[in-house]
Amino acid sequence: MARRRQAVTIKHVAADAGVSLQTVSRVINNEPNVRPEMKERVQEAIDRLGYVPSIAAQRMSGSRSYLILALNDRDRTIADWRARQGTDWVDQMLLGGMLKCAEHGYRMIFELVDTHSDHVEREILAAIAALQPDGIILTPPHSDNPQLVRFLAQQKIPFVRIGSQENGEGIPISMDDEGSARTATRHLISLGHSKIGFISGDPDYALSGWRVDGWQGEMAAAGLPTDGLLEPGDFTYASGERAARRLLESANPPSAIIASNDQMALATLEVARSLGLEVPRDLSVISFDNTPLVHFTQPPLTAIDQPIAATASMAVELIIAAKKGDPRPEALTVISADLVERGSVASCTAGTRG
Amino acid sequence: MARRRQAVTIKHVAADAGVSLQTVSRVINNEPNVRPEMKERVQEAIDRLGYVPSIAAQRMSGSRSYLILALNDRDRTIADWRARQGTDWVDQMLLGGMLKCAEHGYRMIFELVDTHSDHVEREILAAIAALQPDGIILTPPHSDNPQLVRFLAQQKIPFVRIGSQENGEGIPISMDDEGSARTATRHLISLGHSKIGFISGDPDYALSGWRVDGWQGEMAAAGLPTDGLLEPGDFTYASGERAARRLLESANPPSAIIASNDQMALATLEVARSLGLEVPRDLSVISFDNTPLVHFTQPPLTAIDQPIAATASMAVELIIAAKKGDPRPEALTVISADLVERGSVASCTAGTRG
DNA sequence: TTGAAAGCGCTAACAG
DNA sequence: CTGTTAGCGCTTTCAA
Repeated sequence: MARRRQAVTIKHVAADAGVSLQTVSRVINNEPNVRPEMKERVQEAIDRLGYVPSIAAQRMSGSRSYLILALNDRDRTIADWRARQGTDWVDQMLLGGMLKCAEHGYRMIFELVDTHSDHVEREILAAIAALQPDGIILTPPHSDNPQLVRFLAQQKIPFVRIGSQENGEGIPISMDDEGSARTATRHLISLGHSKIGFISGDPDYALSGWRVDGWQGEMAAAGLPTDGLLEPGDFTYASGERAARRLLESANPPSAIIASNDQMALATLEVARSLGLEVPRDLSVISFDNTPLVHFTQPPLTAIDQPIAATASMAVELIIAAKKGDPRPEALTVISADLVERGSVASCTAGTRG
Repeated sequence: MARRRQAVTIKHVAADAGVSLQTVSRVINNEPNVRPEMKERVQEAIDRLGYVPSIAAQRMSGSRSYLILALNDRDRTIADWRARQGTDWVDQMLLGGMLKCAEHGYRMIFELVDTHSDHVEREILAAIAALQPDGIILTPPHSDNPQLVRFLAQQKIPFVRIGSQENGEGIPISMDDEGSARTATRHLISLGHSKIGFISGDPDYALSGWRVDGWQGEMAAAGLPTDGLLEPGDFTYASGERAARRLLESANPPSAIIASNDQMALATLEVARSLGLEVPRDLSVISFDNTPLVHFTQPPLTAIDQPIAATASMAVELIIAAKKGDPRPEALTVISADLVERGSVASCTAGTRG
């Protein structure tokens, strides 16, 4: 292949406008100390020639690459893609992150990384060296991988940790998992439910714990017991099935179950059906995440929406702000989540069962 | 922000190995004319220092950017993302394209473009100027946008047109839409169906026509009429609903319907239910694409799988090959698609219906 | 407020 | 086979 050169470079613009390269550079980067008339003249030349700066060249000399790296867990992401069950985490990240990047002239690059591997650092170092990104977005479970977080801090690249509350390096953003769990629990309590079961998520994800905390906190606040109502899961359908079965086959089964993600809620629906329970008449179910499948279940699932797009968008904003030298937010950034009501919740008709 | 320099550059490696920059460069790029022992010595230094070339610098001097641009339709993609119905086209593109890129040290960058806009060229030129990608992947409906295709050809960048059969510039890859439609039709005919309705897709997409062709061809081959059995759709649920209703409420309704995508098949299922028809007993349905929702319908949909991941993977390979100077494939590259049997098809029990 | 010079990290072209 | 030289397009000094 022929050596491809930039069609129109800063030189062409400078020549066309009759100014120096620097002046053009200043206009591109919106720097001060350019007379309005100069600026206008240059801008005209830029438009006329259709000039767009090469990010490679910008990166070579300057401090910005206009690239933001989004790191996701390799195994889980690939497994989700292959399963074709509609998990849309990546899509929502793109929706929020990519579009926000575009607004600012940045691009988002996706990268998959093994969080458990002992050479995480090498993998990431390679990506950093190759791309020289202006910032990095960490998603769960990377966000809480201490090795990784420590390593990134050393690299002095701004990074956001999505789904993280821990103090320490990097900018944490949380999707208010605890608050959402409280919302879901309160919703059920207000409908008369008092035995509310909870299926937790993968303990690798810090947010799993926060969701449990929210449920427990709200139950406690209402003076309701939680003994025997918490079952561990790991976000898989199979784990949800096991957990739901234990909950529903116990001597004192709950009238409502909150599942920490949609797959486990789907499993709960299935177990309920197999036990002859009708949802929501005999059992109310609330799920977390609000992924596509909630539309297709029988009945459609009432769910806590996980505001991934809004969070990714905010992550990009925080990185760009950090890059500009703005101070990082004093407080934890929390993106609130809504409860989306569908058909899987009803009032508790106490005494109807067992 | 401080000016960030590469931590370890080719210079460090050269010094460490006691050779010239050029030799290191040759080793990195796997070029000939390096003695094995030299190569080994350099490789050791690279490993020891954890050196990774900066793609920005590689792009600046060389002819490669190690970036491949994947262009998708802006409106439809964003609409799909927002709808959160589980359309996983983008995910499958990433699964196939991104992973294949990674194998070769390339990265894939996603970009959304308005195909109908009159400044498509400007948008794309901007992306090309900024990124200097080594290749571009066009997806429908961009693949058949003549303005765009002509423009890209002028840029002398290798580009693949997914879902395209037309001759002309660029490397076309087809997912065998006509063949798949034939497969689906043949499957139904073999089960005794003779009145097989077809709901076509958005005419903006060339593949819509090929799917119709396949159905018509196979029907003709079997000596079956198609009058009144073709209804136009545009890939939306609403259009599928209209089309299914017309088909099923006609005086001489089909015993089977092939819908050109899953959304329209879903609509068909709904219309059938509203008409008191049971699927598959009273009506067989085959859908196209095999997106996530096929798992969740009642019954699960038998569908033609659209091999997006395999196609994206192949697209990347073809671009990298073209970049290396390999001749482009003489024949059209066709990725074959499979029929995935689920629960929406049964033998035709002729005469069962009115 | 503007311009000239230097160099980012790497490869192409050529010389040895 | 290996090394030297000259940039790629841009921003950062620094000087005017």
